[in-house]
Amino acid sequence: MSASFSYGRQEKLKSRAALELLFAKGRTLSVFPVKVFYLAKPADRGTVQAGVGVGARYFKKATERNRIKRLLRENYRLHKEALSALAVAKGLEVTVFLLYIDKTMPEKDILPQKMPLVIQKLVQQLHEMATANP
RNA sequence: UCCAGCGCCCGAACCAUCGCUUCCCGGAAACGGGGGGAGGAAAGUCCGGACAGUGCAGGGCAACCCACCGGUUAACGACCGGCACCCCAUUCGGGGGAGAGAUAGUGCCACAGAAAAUAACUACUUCGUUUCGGCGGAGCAAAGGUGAAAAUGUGAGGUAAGAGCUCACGGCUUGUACUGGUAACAGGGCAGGCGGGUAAACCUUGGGUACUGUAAUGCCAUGUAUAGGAAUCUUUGAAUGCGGCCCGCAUGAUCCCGGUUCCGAUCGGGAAGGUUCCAGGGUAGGCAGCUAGAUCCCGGCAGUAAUGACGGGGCCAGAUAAAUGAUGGUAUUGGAACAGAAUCCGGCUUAUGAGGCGUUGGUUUAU
RNA sequence: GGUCAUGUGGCCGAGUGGUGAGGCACAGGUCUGCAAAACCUUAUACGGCGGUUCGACCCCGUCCAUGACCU
Repeated sequence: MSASFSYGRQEKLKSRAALELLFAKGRTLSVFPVKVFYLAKPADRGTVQAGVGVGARYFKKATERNRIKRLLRENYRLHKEALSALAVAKGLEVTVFLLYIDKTMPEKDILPQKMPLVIQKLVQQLHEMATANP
């Protein structure tokens, strides 16, 4: 069970080309203060790769951007179970990017409250896509 | 005591659980065990280096940087000590600055003022003339409400009136020898001079400087096309190199056909070699560079100090969408400052909570 | 990561070290039955700090902000 909370190198979105494809072709959903870019395609083995980001426009200091990215990663790590379960079940290769879109530093409780909603909404939309286009 | 300002020191402890990254060990792998894991500023990029690539006969020019003296350093515009100057206290002392040259030259100095640098408006003296108001010539640089700044100050002599014109005592300054000091410089002596400021204005003097930056650069893998179009130059001189420019030197395609002509020069066309532009194609993976070093800690020694050498001990991030976080508890009440390495070092500058040390101030001791 | 440039009223923009132009906008007035246009009149600025200078938008240093370029 402990493995399900890990967030290792294979689960991170690293390829520059994959990122460009995601931003160009991917779909989006938004649960304030997080905007999600996601893309899914059928594959032999179900995998999920995720990345996080913050715009440097509103957060000029590197420490603030690091802080937000760490919080996003931490909360994604604790709540990603449903998403990876779906990917394995449906045989999908899913790429996800979580972008923080608020202009101020997050309150302490906002991300732990919102992240389950993000995952839930994402799983729901992926499920609809997978059933619509089998 | 407290509050406020300034300077320096310090820089978020410990335990458990869930996670991240790197190295080592075991393992076929999954994974398991163990060790390491941001800063004093990692920041700004204001200076200086290391390292790498390009590249390096010679001469001249330009551009840029530095500027009291001595020392420290790999180097510096940094640091330490001193000297002179300025400011505050005017007793001790404290503080400040990019501190060569203004008799090498040029420029500028608004307004005001006669005048802003060898000039003469008023005034003063004198001569001539006169319609008795003045006018003209000469002399002089003492006096003149200004201004940021006005031609060395005071006194005496001197003179037609005056003036460093002369003298005495001062002030500033140049040269020279002496004494002290490594030196800058200081002291008094001798001889001479006394025409502002500005060089963070141009400049002069002395000294110095290649440029580009680790996304440099090297290797491996993959892919591909010495492809195409336009303009233009050259083929006995297009272009390239000599660090930005010039001289000079070196290298340098070094052909073909036709018209004209005795030949060459010259004209037209082709071919070749460059330059610029257009349009298009490919790669965006890996390894090295990449962290053991002008290194860190401790100790006494040398030195006023910056710093140095010596002895002992330690290994202390190396990522590549980029690693340090979350939750609970303990301490001490809370979620505490500024803030995140990206090749690495030495400085400078700026930001910074609580606590500690020092210092300054506080109308009515302000808590 | 590296290399540069620029900061002047609300906006756009000139400005050889000596009282900072001009245009648009805003406000007030004239005109009009009321407006528009036109005309007249104001008010509003040198990014911050320090230095050089008698004197700084200008020269120098430093900090801040904005923008561009290289890869």
